[in-house]
This record gives sequence, structure tokens and C-alpha cells, in this order.
Amino acid sequence: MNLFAEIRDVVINALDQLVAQGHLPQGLDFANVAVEPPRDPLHGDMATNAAMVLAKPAGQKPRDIADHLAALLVKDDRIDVAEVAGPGFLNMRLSATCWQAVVGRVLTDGTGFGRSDMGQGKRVNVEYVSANPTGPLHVGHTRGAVFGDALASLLDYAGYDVTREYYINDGGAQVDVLARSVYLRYLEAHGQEVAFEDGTYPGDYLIPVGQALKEKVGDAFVGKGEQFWLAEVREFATAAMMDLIRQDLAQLGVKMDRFFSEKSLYGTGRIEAAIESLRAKGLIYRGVLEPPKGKTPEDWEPREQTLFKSTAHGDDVDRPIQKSDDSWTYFAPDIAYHFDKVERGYDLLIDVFGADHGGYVKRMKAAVSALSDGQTPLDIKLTQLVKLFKNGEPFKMSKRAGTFVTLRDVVDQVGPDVTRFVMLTRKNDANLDFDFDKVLEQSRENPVFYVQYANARVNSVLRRAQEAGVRVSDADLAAADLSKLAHDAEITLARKIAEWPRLVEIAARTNEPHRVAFYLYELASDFHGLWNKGNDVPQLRFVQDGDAATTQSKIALARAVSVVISAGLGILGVKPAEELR
RNA sequence: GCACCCAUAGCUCAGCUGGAUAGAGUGUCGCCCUCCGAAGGCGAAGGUCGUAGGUUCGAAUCCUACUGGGUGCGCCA
Repeated sequence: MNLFAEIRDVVINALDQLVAQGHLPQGLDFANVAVEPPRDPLHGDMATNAAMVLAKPAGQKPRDIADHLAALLVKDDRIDVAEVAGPGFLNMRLSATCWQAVVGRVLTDGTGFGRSDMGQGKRVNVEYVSANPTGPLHVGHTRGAVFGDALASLLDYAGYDVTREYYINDGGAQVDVLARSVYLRYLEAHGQEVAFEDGTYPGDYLIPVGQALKEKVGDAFVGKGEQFWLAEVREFATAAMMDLIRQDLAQLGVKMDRFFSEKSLYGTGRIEAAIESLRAKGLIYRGVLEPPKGKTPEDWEPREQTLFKSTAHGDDVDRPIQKSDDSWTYFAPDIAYHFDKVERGYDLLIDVFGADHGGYVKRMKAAVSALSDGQTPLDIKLTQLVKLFKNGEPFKMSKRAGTFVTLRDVVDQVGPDVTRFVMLTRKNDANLDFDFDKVLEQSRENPVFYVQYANARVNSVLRRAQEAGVRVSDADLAAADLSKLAHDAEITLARKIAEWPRLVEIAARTNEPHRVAFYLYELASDFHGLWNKGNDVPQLRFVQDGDAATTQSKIALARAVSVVISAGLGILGVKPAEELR
């Protein structure tokens, strides 16, 4: 139930009537007519720009249209007042009953209150994390993981049919490096002295993998050339790394519907098929690329390569899909992977990349545009860097200094809920400061705590009411006499609750789950505000001694806050706190 | 050199398919704690929305140029 959408329907109906009555010309487009909460509450509960948007096409003055519209709108019993203001805004004040009904609705709908059908069941594929299977996930991956996961949940909540997917880069040279590194650990497990040269992974996390390999194959690979063991060790090591990564994700509460292996594209004709599809559209050719200007490529020499004509779909230069030795570049399997996604018939594709892959956006969009003949939109969301702090001091990450911070380090220290919430307190394309101490601080400036605290307070007051003999099940509360919720401060909170379904749609439309986190902070803030008013104004306290009916209505409001917080936190993948400490 | 992202209060950041007097936290200043949970509360001051143009009834939001910061730019992925 989206009250804003309902009132917009009322406005549109009124506009239709004005057309029928001849006050407005036929054939007007109402698509830009919006009903929004005004920034200034003095302007009322909702405002519509209808008169201003239609003034020009209708050839009338905005205020004239608004006057006619206002006269019709007040006939709806949900709208108490409709008045023209400013350049032609129409401000509406809704009846208290309207807001009280929202509270009742939350209690009957539960956390489904904000669910939307805007997605119309369209199939969306969200690809995220997709870290190389060469080691544990680090902090940067953590942000992408949380963002992608919350985005997927958000879209699901907004009525899309969502698939969460991880692309395993297990086909390139980096897994050979991994295999060699594991081989060294394997030799070490056999008591040999080994040296980790440049181009190998020296991390401790491979020690148990080397051990495990020894237990599996004994000394079969000792002293043998690469051709004897590389393929097998590669497979063994990649599987071990994916186990590690799955554990990391599980610890963070990130779920995947599918892990898609890059390797599965090789030797199966899948890459060739994707390239052929592009060739059939005349987008594959042999050519020589210009060197990038101003970057002084030291060892540049012109080479003829097989190129994808990505410029035909908005890219800046054409991109190579084969190396000079005719093996595939990394881009070729990526094309094939996205071809696979296109062929699976998704209505929308979303890729979540780290910001360091920003240069990759245009070519990937070009590829999907070409492969789907412009039919499948691809949205690529980049997550910016996470800067780590400890007690306000920057915390430098360095593999060599051993201060390399993994996802596990973060989650072990602050827990999955705090990690997830904090990662969503910034827009995806803005840098994020993560202070290990501040995120655990229990104060107003810490949004995680502030939201959880609101939820805990609701539970506290719920218990208290129950002790006072008031029936507080959701069913009882939904049936309560909500007309007793009449104070301005209470209606204000109900208004904020009513914004939730609208916010879900905005967040889903923009693919920006951080909006949910900010909304929850505002909702919590409004709730705490009402709570604090109770200190000065006794009749605003949630528990009214000796007045079960009034208490019940106030508890209903509090509980509605809690329900929306639970729904919002659910999208973010954070467990609501029943109580603190 | 080119492409993409970013620039909003002293600081950290929000800001709705363009909407009214641009918001929050923090910091600063003033007042307040016998009160359902004061790990606080109320209030004030604080802005040329990087700069300069453009689009229109209306621009932080869209377009162009510039300035500053970040990321990336064939045979790594």
C-alpha cells in the first residue's frame, strides 16, 4: 500500500474529470504529474506539481488549473485541505484517519507492508563479488558483496524475480599462478625449502592447501615438471579457494543462487559461439590499435589483432578479443558469459564491480548491447574504495607488512550486522571510511546503533505494556482504536512510516540500497524524537497507566515502526536487535 | 592525451524520473538531567551547492567548457 500512489490516482482521476468537463484539453500526458511529500511540512502532507506540468501543454495559467483541481480533490474524504501555493503547487492535507489507517495497515501486512509490484516479476540478474579464486576476500570485496546482496534483496522486495550470481575467474593465467603457489606449499609440506618469487602468492592461507594436497596425492608430484601436475593442482587449488570464499560469504550472510565458472566456457564452443554472434553482426575484424596518447607506452609496437567493434555501441575504442598468439583475451570469456546471461532471457542485467574496473564499463555495455541487439539493458554499479581507520587513525593495508585486512578480519571484529549496515551508509560511488572503533560506538552518530536502539526501545515498551495487562499481539494492535493517535507528533511519525513503500520504489528504481539505510536512520530519529517528547509531555508516553485502549493505540504506532525497521534491515541483510546489551 | 567517477555547512555526508526558504550527524555557542532506557534532550549560529555559461515557469539535480581530486587506458583479470 503506497499512500502516495493512491493519492496520485485521486489526482489523475480529478484531471480526467477536468478534461471531461472541458476545463482541460483532450490528449494531455499526465506521466510527469507527481505527488510527493513537500520538503517543508508547513506545506502540508503531500504536494502535486500537476498544474505546473500541465500549464504549458494546456495553454493555461498554472494557478487556474490548480484552482479547478483543488475544488475536485477536497471531495475525496481522504483529503481535508487542498490549497494552491507558490508558482502553482497544490498542497494537500490528509485526514488524520488516513495516517492512522497506515499504522493499522502495517500491522496487518507485517514486513510485507512496503513490498511493491513495480518489478512486475521481471527477471533480473545481479552479478556481484566475482573475486578471483586466488585467495580470501578482502575489505574491498566486502563492500561489493554487501552492496550487491542488498541490491538483490531490494529488487526482490520491489517485485523483481532476482538471480544472484558469482562469476568465477578460473580460466585465466592467475589460476596458474595460484597452482604454482600451492605447489610450493606442497613441497614445503614435504619438508623442502621453497622461495616465493615475484609472480607467486606468498600468503599463509595456502599452507593448509599445500598440506591437503600432500594428503591427497602423497609425493606423486614431488620433483616432477609442471606438465605433470599443473592442471590437477590448479583444479584442486581453485576448489579450495572457492570453499574459502564461500565460507567468507556465508560468514557475512551473503547468498548466491549460482556460481558461474569461466572455465566452463572454454572447450565447449561457448566463447566461439558468442564471438560468432558478434561476427554475424559485422562487429568482428582484424585490425591494429592506436597506442593510447600521452601515456608513453614503452614497449609499444603495432600489432594486428582480432578486435570487437565496440565503438559501434558507444565505446571509445575497439577492444581486442584475441592476444597476438591468437589465444583469447580476458574480454572474450566475459563476452561469452554475458552472452549466456542474455540467452537466459533476463529482462535486466546488473554487474557490480569495484571502482578500479571503471574503465571496463563501456566495453561491457557495448558487448551486451551488441549481443542482445539493444534489448537487454545492463546497469553497472561501481563500488568505491573502503578506507580503514582505527580510532580515527588511517589504517594502511599492506600484504607485505601483514596488515592486509580480509573480510574475515572485519566480520570477526565487528560482526556481520554492523559490517553490512556500515557498508551501506554511503552511496556506492562514494568513498567509505570504516573505523573499527566508531562503528561499534553506541551513540546517535552511529546509525547502526541508532536504528537498532529504536527497535530495542519498541520491544522494551511492548514488554512494559504487556506487563500492564495490555494485549499487544499484532492482531490485537491492528484492531485497536487508532483514532486515539491524534497528536501531531504521532501523526508525524505515521507519515514517515507511510513513506516507506515509496522509498522502496525510489531505491529500487535507482539501484541504490543505501537509501534504505538512510531512511531507517530518519525513521529511528523520528521515533526517538517522539520518545523524548514523552519526557516533557506525559500524554505522549507509549504506556498510559490505567488506559488500556490509548496505550494499545500508541503501542500500535511503536510496533509499526519496528515492523518497518525489520523490513528495511531485512533488505540490508541485518538482523534487528531485540534488545541492546 | 582520452574515458569514467567525485566536488553540497569548519568536518563527515544525504538530497526523490528538475520543484517551494538546500537537510542530517559532528564540531562551535546557549539552556536543560528526580521523568516509560539521559550510552542524552531543546535551541542558535553556520551555504555563491568547485568556477563560468546554457536549457526553462523553475537547476545542487539536465547540457557545454574549465578547475581540483580519484580510477583506468593492447598481448593481466
